[in-house]
Amino acid sequence: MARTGDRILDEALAQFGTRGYEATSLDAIAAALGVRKQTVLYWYPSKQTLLDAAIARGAEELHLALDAALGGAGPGLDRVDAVMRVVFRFAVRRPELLGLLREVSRLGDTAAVDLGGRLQPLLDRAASFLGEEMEAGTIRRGDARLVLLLVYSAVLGVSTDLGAQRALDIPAGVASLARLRRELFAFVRAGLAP
Amino acid sequence: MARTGDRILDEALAQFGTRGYEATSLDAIAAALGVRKQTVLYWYPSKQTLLDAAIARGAEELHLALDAALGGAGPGLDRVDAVMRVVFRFAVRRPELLGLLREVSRLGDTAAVDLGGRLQPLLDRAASFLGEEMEAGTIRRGDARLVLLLVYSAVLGVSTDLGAQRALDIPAGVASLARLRRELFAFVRAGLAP
DNA sequence: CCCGTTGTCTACCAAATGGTAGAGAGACTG
DNA sequence: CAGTCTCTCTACCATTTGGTAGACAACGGG
Repeated sequence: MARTGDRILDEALAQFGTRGYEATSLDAIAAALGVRKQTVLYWYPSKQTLLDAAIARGAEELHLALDAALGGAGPGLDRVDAVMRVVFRFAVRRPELLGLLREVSRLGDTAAVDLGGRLQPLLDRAASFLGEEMEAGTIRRGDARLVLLLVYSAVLGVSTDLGAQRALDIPAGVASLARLRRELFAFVRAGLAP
Repeated sequence: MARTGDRILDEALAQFGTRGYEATSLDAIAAALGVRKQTVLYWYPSKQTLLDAAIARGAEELHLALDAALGGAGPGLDRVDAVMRVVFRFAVRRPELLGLLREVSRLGDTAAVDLGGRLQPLLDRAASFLGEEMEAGTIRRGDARLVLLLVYSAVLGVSTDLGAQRALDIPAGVASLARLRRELFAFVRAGLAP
């Protein structure tokens, strides 16, 4: 696939992730690249196909990063930290990707199933990791899957819900972001502690 | 305003909150009520007007419930529990309302400003409450606004992100919901504890 | 030099969308 | 009873959207 196809995919990922799927038109994607809509339809024969491809790409990127974080770091809460660090970096550098994640879960149709399928093994691993740590006493006991859902929600929410941050008068600078990160880590650590 | 106007508002709130603003057409809202699109446009002269009204209604409903919870309950973490209980009840009984909240923050335009303005005093109260409790030593010290953002994200995320729950194989029954609630309460309590 | 492939474009199209104009039914009021 | 006001409807309309058909240029291989 030549470079145009990739550029289209990037742009689609960005716009689907920020403005939403329905709110993004093929014309808008094409225009952003200085290209005609029919060129987009040449590479991706329908809008749905383009969405699927964007999801696949986003899932792969997330999977790679999270996989490395899950495998590389040490035991116990350190590994939780490592995962959160990764997600937080995504939130800062590629917010549209996390936005797409949320968008997909909102669309709820086949797209979500697809994404779920791709991230499933990762989630299983994370859940069983939590379970083991609970056994070992490193983490407060509870339902591992539910705890995972909680941590996921907290991290994703903080990362994507800019509207709430505006409403709370939280400034949008690097320093503020660093404080938010520290606060998030402390909160999750405390929430998981035995 | 006669009954039709209210029915339209309810339906709009529901559809905007679940399917999203752009994905919802005036025709769809009208059809769901067995009415013509022009009747919708009679009560609300434009789609944007309808969105504004839906947001105002949702904000009022949330405000009433949260205001009561903030005022009524006891001190310390009990009050946090009370607020979470309210939000959780919304998540179960009126999920579309929380969905609208999230949708608005995604739209990000004037709508968000409007909603932010309406809920601002409530957020201020919540933040200053957290601050006082930190002073009193009931809650772990930290930036009250950031902590509020965290709790908000965790609760809203759990309440709305059904896609993630599906991906995690979390069943969708009353019993499972109750367990999720318990887990959420324990998580937040532990996350806030000194 | 010709021919198939690849990639982008112009020219359309049917359907859906938000919105306007105005008719008509019913009810309330002078 | 006449007139006005309220509400819902039919009839349109301009624009946008996702998608199809096919022309046209570049190019590589026989």
